[in-house]
Formats: sequence, C-alpha cells, structure tokens
Amino acid sequence: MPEGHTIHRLADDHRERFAGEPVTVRSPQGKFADSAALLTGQVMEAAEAHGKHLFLGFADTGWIHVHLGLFGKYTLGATPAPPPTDTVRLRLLTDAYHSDLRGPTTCALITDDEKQAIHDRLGPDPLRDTDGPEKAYRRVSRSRTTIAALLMDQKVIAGVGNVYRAEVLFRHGIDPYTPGKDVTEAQWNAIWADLVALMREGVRLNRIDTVRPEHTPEAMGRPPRVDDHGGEVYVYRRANQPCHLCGGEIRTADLAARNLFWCPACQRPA
DNA sequence: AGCGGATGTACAG
DNA sequence: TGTACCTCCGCTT
Repeated sequence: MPEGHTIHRLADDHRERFAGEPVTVRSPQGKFADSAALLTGQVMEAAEAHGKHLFLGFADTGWIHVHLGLFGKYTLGATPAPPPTDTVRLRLLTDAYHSDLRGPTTCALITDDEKQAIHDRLGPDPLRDTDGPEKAYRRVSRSRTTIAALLMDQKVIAGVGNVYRAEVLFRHGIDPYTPGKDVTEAQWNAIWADLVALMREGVRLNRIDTVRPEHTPEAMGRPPRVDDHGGEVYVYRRANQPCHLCGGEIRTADLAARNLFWCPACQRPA
C-alpha cells in the first residue's frame, strides 16, 4: 500500500471526515492508549502529509505522527465501526466515521518542534505544491550513488517507493545503475514532472498506474494484467516476463535490500 | 499449520 | 551490510 500517494490520500480523507470536530481516540492494541486518552474529545484541526509521513493536528495536544512502514494499513469507513480487533493501534471515531490503523512503524504523539525536525530531514515531495526539483537535483548531481538508490532516499526526494522508483526509471529509459552525477538536469526535471503527474493520479485513484494509454493491454492487444497492488505497471514485480514494449525479459536484482525491476533493453546506461 | 514475502525504516557494527 | 520490527495474505504442506 504505502508510497507517498497513499499517505497524501489518507491526509485528504482524514481532513474531509474528521477535521473541525471533537474526535474519540482509542488504541485497542494498547501501544497508543495513553495518548488516545489525552486526545479524546479534542478537535482535529489539520491533516498533512510529507513523503510517507502523516500528521494529524490537535491544537492543544500536538500531532499524531504516523508512518505505515512496510505493513501498516488504514481502513476508513462509516459509523458504526466494526468491533475493534487487538491489532488496531489507533482508532478515530466521530458520529459519522471511523478510521483504524494497524501495523504502523510509527504512531506517536509529537510536538510542533518534533514535527518540524521530521520535515527538515525529508527531501522535497512531488505531491507538495511548495516543492520543486532543484534541491533534489543538487544532491543527485553530486552523488556517485545509483539513481535507483537515490530515488528511494527520503532525504533526497520524499514519497517515492519501490513501485514508483521502478516505473519512473522505465518510463524515462534510464538504467537504474546510472550514477546520480550522470543524470542530466533535463532528465531529472522530466523525472520530477512525471512523478508529480503519476503521484497525483495515484492520490486520485488510490493506487499506482503507470502505463501510458497507448501501452495499455487493450491498446497493445494483450491480455489485461493488474499487479496485486491494484494498478497496471510496466516492470514492477514482472521479473522474467516479457517487456510490454520490446518483448525482452524484465530483470530483477537486489539493491539495498529491496527488489529492483527493469528492462535492460529499454533502459540504457547514460 | 506453517512459511515467505511485501508499496519501509532505523539501528548496530 | 545485516537484522529487527509491525501485519496480512497467499502459497505450500
């Protein structure tokens, strides 16, 4: 589930459903129980996302900071909420809605200063309209690290995960092992602009679709295929299958403990 | 029933 | 670089 688009969508959904009214907060699982008691009855005033970090703001009490990690999941729905199971770390309730959080890496009550410190260590986020590609390119262009690793480094660019990384490199024909310093400014600006468009669409649809209209299964006369994550992609988790464009075999490799996918024929070294 | 893997990160050494 | 952590799901027995 969780790349930046998921978190921005969660911020939007929480703002629409919970902002401006007192919220009941629970932690059936227990780890957030003390904070839940403090927060119950407070008004949720803001919901923000930066990269993969979610912040829910309560005027007098601070911010709930949530990071889903690899396994975290939210379910949102109408009231009445289902009986809470003992894996629900955080439950928000109003008369109309509930939201349940399970399995997060982080769910903690933090201060304004602590929140600011998190923003300070994150890079620009394609989904924040205040952010642009320049600051990230300064780091990319000075680095011998591969572009595949740089795209996953949240200090360089915030919100990109394993799916967007693989897909955006494919869409731009860039070999994932290209050192950052060999990526041109034009290439980086194109990657950034593409991420803005892809991730905005990701927020809207709540899933990752990266295949251009002219390459969809219908357009190409091939059987439809949708990844487990719910969207249509070029290379992500398609190891040893034929490339949608050239028919060559998609490759996979380990890079910094994550699975990398790319088409060696379509993605050429710089 | 049990295993392995997954859209992630932090910390140890 | 390796490992720990959090949960769920699909595959194998």
